Amino acid sequence: MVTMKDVAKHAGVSTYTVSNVINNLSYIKKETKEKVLEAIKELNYKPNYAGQLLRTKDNRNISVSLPLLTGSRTGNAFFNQILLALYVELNKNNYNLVLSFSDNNPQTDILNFSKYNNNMIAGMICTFTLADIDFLNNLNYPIIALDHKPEEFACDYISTDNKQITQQAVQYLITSGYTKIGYIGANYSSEYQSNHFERLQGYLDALEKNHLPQKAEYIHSINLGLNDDVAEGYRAAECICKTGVNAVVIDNAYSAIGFYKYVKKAKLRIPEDVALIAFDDYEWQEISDPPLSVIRQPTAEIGQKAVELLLSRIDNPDKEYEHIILPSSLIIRDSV
Amino acid sequence: MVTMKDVAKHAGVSTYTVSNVINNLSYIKKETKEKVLEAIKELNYKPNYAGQLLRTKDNRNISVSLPLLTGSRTGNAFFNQILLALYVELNKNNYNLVLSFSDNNPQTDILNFSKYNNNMIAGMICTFTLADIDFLNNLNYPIIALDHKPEEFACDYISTDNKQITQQAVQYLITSGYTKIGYIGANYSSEYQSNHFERLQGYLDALEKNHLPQKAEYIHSINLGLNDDVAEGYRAAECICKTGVNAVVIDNAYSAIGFYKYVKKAKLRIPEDVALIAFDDYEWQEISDPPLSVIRQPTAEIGQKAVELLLSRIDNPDKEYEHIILPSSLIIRDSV
DNA sequence: AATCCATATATAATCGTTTATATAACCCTC
DNA sequence: GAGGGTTATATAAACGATTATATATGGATT
Repeated sequence: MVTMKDVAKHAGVSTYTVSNVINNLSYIKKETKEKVLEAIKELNYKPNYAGQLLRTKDNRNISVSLPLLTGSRTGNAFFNQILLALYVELNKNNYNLVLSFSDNNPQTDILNFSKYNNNMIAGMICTFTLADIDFLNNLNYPIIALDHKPEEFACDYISTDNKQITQQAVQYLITSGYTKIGYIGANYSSEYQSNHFERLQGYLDALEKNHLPQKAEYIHSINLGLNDDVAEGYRAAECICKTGVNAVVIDNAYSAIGFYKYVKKAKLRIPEDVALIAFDDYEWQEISDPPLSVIRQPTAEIGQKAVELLLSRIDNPDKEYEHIILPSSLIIRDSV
Repeated sequence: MVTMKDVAKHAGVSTYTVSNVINNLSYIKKETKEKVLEAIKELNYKPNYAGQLLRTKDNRNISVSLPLLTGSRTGNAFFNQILLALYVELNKNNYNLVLSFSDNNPQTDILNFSKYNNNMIAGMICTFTLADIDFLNNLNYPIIALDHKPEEFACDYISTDNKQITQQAVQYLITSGYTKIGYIGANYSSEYQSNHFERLQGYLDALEKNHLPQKAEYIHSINLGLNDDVAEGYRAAECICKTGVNAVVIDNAYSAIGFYKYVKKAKLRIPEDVALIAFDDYEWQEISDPPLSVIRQPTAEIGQKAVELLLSRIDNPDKEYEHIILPSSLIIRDSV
């Protein structure tokens, strides 16, 4: 390995000079500079990251931990969009993105958190599912929670208006004349997923506000993000369609694919027999049969704000925690 | 910051002892070990990554650079699947995944390559588009090329049987009675994308083998992965459907979405008016109208083998370059 | 009791940078 | 030609770990 010392010797100067040439610091005589640059080229010198980091402590690694491929063979595009936004914003600020996959299993989170608990990263952005406060408080980097609100652990978080937009979607169905409205959502016994819990609340609130009965059989909970969300959607459709619902809100677009598959098999029609609105917005929804109505969350903004939160936290570790809630929007197509 | 020295002092031992306790090396007396562990806990000591890396040189960072979100607002699920496979395999081998996004722009590649050219990573896996050999040869980490074969730069690469599977798809169409077969594919003037070039060759070969004429107007090239692949597919459909083709192979599933959109607008029927086979295999294709026939590439295996290639290259830098070609498969649904 | 050996720990060098401090060389001024 | 101020560079001390080498201790052997 070629070191700065080698470059210095080859150029007949000290490492001080080499370092200053590389980092463009103090004024170095033009000819000295040229000698150094030539030595660097000749020896194909590359700086040593570990040496630099040890000395400067300028850590520019951020870990991102997302459930990017849970529940679907081809990945969760919602989180892919967020990942892009995170990357763009981190890159803009000269940070590297160290990626981890989470899978809604707290054990995995423990491994992911521990893996980087050695001053390798300057902070983490994640959708965490873990509630062990002692463990979390012993980590030596700041954490930004994304997509849902961690109940007990104090940290910055960014999320969307899950409750309100679900209420709005149900209200749209009611206004359109549907009265027997079902809901298919993640098993909210999982205390780590406040977003899914809030969606259910939005559904219930809308019914209540419109004096519609809340029927237990109209609500079907699925194991979201654990096995196969499409298959879960199929099974859920099978159950819920037999209860006589004429409209359904689904917490997740992959399960909506399963719903479509069941509907096709059962020779039901969307929206004539059952109307449908799902969370998250992808291109294929325009060519599904019929095109699917969805709730779009502002993924680009989520990613951007998450990075902003983290960088400002790194900059000022003791400032008060921030909670950002971004608005989603309802996109109506032919499934309603 | 709490250092090993602090721990040593607090426990009344030397850093040698602390280091050995942490790394479970030489035998340390039980009580000494306990003292050290307690000091670590009490001071909440975390090892310093830079110090460790500088001393041990055991670099466990691998950079992955993929066009994860090019050409589609919601991401390219093909590469997401590969990303998962890469992560799983890297994780299994105790490597961290440092992520970069490429975008089919050589300038972006130069930035991505340079960013890590400071001994921060032990190697890179990427779908590169760059042909500057001098630049590439000056990087100080090994590169595994994924998805296509770099023409001039000598390195390991892994890809799929693009030519053969495309030929097979066209053969299927011919055998099914289609004779006027079109092809929509990436603008293969881009010399960096051998995979797209090979697909076109497979298409042409199949025609030739069956003594069918190769008509220029049956071939439509699109700017894949640069702007909006769906919109490109729509425009391509518009053109190619007017030439009288009765079947089309599309080099990419997102453009197939655009194709469907055009077909719907033009009130054409698939497959009665035009049959369709596209590359890459996603869940939504089962509920598109009609379900889409596709070519499935073995993404999990691609990712796994890519990591294998890289780790064995790191292990043995001077071994001969390997080229792996994996077989794809044809999945026939109702669009044919 | 001297020697040897094994065990348990300490000392100090090292990894490759950056940077505080020192110094050498030059020019200016009186 | 001594003192003072620049300018350009060198020296050496960090940063926080690992580890080759040294040393102290205690028991076994002679």
